[in-house]
Amino acid sequence: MPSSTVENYLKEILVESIHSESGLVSMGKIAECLQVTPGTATTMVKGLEKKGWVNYRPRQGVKLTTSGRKLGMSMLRRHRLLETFLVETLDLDWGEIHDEAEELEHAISEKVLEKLDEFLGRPTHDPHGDPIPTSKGKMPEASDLSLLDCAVGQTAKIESIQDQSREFLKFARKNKLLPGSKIEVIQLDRIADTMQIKVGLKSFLNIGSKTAEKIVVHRSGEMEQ
Amino acid sequence: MPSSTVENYLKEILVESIHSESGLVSMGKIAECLQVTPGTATTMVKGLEKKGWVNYRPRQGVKLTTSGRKLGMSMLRRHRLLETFLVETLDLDWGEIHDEAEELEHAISEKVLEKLDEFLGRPTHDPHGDPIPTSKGKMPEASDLSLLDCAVGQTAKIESIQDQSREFLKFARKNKLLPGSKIEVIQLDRIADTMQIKVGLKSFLNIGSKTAEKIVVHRSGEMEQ
DNA sequence: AAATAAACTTTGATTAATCAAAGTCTAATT
DNA sequence: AATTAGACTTTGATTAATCAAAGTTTATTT
Repeated sequence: MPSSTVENYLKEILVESIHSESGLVSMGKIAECLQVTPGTATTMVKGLEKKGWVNYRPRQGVKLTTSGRKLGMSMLRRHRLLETFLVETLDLDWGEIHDEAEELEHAISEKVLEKLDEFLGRPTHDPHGDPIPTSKGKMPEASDLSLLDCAVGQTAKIESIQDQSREFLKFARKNKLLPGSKIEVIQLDRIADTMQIKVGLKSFLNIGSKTAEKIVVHRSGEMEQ
Repeated sequence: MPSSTVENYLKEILVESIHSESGLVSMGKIAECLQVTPGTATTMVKGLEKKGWVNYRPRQGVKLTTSGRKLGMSMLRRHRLLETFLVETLDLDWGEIHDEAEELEHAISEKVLEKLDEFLGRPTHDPHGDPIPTSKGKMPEASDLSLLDCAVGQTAKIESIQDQSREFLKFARKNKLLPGSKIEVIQLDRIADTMQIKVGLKSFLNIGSKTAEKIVVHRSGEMEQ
């Protein structure tokens, strides 16, 4: 039975490996995600390799094995289902659920998780819009398009918000930048690095490219309607 | 911040101290409850003393300090609220919730616990009938009367079942020995060590004294009606 | 009172996770 | 090619929780 430390390492390695196309994750990234010193990450990763959860090439990085990916997926599922529960059922604030779920995900059993999933109506996305892996470990396909990729005049629907910090989520909610919201790109100035968007039907907002990049969308231009 | 091991020790010491009128709990009891060797219990308890959670007299036993009792109460509250949630909301089986709650109680924050309490409608008793301490650490008064203390002809209402084992809970449910059930003592034979009781309106059952002792009741004789 | 049993404590070792600090590699300058 | 900066690894130590086994107390028999 893996410790909750192992579960955390595998979950973070999984998330990072999704963000890197090679699937290789550097020691530095791991140390940063888990808030430990580089030496600790190295020691720990060697232990993960010994247990068959990762392949490790010194100074190259780490790759999950099939069983490691499975465990990581299971943790991601727990995390996202719990976040959904905390928001939908207990009405906690968007910004404060991440740390709570981080603790609970190691304590909840498969059995309770299944009951919770059923109770919640088998949701496919968490409150941030991120896909919830199925109990089989499959991940619903996610868009790789951010607002930054949209041209003037295009309309899009927000799929997810890729910044879990309290601060950003507060900003997002205040401006109705929520999963499902309809967005239209009104104006775009690459030099000034700003973009004007319409959120919903009548509200307008200016954002920079750093922020635009954090907003993942589905395009829904004239073609699709 | 106390570790979950510390939380467990304090919770178990609290529960045992309630069962012993002196409030003193023996090392042996602690080792048994926590499933560790006696040596481990001794070492751990000395650590608890150093942190000010218990008073320890070698070879006499252990007593909670005010802060230790407070922490123990908080754990008992978490445990019993979680058990209530698992049965009421997620519809888990009476018999399987104890171990689940045992894990979750260390992971749930005060904030989430309060939301959960609210969601559940601030219950005062858990599914076994045991009182749930308030957020202030007060315990609703519990009866100290078991079925064994009832005379022939008396009627009583079940308050709680004092055996959390799967086996016993299965037996209890099968025979409708649930918190709230009305019981009448029909016959009592101290020599044969049996007691015949009526459960509800038409069902009869024979039990021994060991079982009778596990069924905590409120008396509700003719006087009170 | 002496012997014994039971309960408890001590000692020494182990495991998991961590850090600080020293050492090593790799890649990018100069 | 030599230097250097940055990323990574190694080493040695620490903390929490545990066990097995040896030692000590206390209480109970004989």
